Amino acid sequence: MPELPEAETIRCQLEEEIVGASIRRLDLHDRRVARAHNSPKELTSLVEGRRIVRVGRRGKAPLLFLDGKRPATLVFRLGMTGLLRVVPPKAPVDKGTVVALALSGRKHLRFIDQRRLGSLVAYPTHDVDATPEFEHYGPEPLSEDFTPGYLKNAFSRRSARVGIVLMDQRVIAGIGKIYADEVCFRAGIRPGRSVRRISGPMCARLWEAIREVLSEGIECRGSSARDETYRDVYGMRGSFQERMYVYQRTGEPCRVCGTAIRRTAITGGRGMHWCPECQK
DNA sequence: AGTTGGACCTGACTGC
DNA sequence: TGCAGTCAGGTCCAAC
Repeated sequence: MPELPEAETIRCQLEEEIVGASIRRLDLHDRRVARAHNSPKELTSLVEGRRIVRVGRRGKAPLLFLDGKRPATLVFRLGMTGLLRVVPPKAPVDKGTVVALALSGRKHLRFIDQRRLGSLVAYPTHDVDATPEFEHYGPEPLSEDFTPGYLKNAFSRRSARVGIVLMDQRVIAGIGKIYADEVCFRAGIRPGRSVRRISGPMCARLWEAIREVLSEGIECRGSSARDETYRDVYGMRGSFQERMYVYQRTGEPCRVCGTAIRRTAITGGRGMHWCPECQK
């Protein structure tokens, strides 16, 4: 699923491909993608005829910044299976396409989302951090705002399990199941441990693991594990799955100690993967 | 306020 | 072969 490294890969590639292009037309193939945020009419009027001046990202969401005069920002929530593809105008429309943007320069940007858990929102501003969607978001984990002290402080206000808190976008922006599992492994901490019982040194190890794992994820251009549908803007797979220690490896031997990887259910039937020997 | 659990969504897979 | 049930998890919302 697209988390920070996948979204960052998409952001870099879109920056190369579409900055400076104008949006000629927006085709809403599945109006559910707009959710309750914008009516199709609003979406169209905020977007059509505008120029893409910058590509950004907040957490897991790629952002398109449009024209300065009447600024607008398009926020792509990729959900579980959302993909962005840049294709020639005549490329066949993939099954699962929810939005197609016809751009100047003979390019189309397609938002493909098999499971329709993704969404597209347009705001009439460039200041997305002021929108209800992002105003309570935590810091970008690879920015200077994200410090070991910040993490320690955030933990001190909570009692939930580490695995859950790492995925809370209000604490840290951009981490989902894959990277939460891998961060906990690298830090040697069980995802089921309460953040109340995270010591200073453990917190420092987590902070370091977060930076390391996400940076590696970006270097690998994201992860396209067994049943992951993730592909980049050009349809290519990422390679972070080759570096995974625990995610989706239930029952397989730990790559460090050989112990069988375990899966423990957390809320909503979701599971966290961990090594009972390497993680305490 | 923090935390938990259900709903949304669709394709792949399992069991009868 | 067919079909019901289950699983996957990002995000939102209601309830505790």
